[in-house]
Amino acid sequence: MKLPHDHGNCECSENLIEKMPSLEGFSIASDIFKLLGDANRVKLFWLLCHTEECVTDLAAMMDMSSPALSHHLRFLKASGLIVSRREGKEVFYRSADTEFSDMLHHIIEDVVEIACPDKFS
Amino acid sequence: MKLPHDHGNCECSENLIEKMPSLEGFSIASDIFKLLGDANRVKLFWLLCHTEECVTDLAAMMDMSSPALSHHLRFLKASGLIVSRREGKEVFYRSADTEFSDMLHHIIEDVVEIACPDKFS
DNA sequence: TTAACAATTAAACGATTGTTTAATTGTTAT
DNA sequence: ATAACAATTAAACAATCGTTTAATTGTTAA
Repeated sequence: MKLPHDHGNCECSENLIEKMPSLEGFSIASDIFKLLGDANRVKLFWLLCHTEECVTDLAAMMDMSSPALSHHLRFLKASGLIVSRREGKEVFYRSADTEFSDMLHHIIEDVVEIACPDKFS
Repeated sequence: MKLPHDHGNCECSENLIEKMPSLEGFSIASDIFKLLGDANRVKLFWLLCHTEECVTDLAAMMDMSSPALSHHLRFLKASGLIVSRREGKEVFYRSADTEFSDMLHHIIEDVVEIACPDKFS
């Protein structure tokens, strides 16, 4: 690819484009970040990394309505980050036991720690 | 906090709420993820982690209009993830040399690798 | 001081996202 | 079967976000 301006580093920038992941790759990455781009959803996922709970209790812990909560649970489940099981009238949710889910859990705790160390004890 | 339902794990869930980071903490975390919640912005940040370029060349590399690009550069700069310097008529951007910027760079490459290993050579 | 180029800003528009309200499905106990 | 509770779904609404177009600011060279 020929760039409009040449500042002597064209070799670096132009070669970079060859090595660059496809937009689809970045799109998949951004979809994952989008999942965590909502404070309530991060909080919810963090909770489900630490305990398994039914929707009613989660709604109380999150201080949210159950429809709103269901909505977020839906996304997290569709992405494979969380799993659910029914027990009688209740449905229990918890984080999926996958390498990927674990990685995001740690990223969240890293980010929260870096962003506001005093907020995390 | 008293939960509506008791499944025997109340000690776990109720103690969790005490240890839980504040919503503000999660909000700061989600703001960071929101930054990367757009494919063009992830791609742009990734590029700026690997090279320093002027807006015109970045627009060519990103296949975007310069106003659209400026818009995204603004957010990334406001968050401290990238820095800029003017040289004559041109403004050059690159990733900030901080621990935090470096961490996100690696997270992106990890995520892209996990999400689509074949997309990254 | 103009003219030309680089970059940013502002306003308008369309698309997406999250919450609410109401209706519906699924399960258990009477 | 019916009543009560748990959870999900659907439709409507408000808010946010990204792109476009047009205007503006900043810099250099003629």
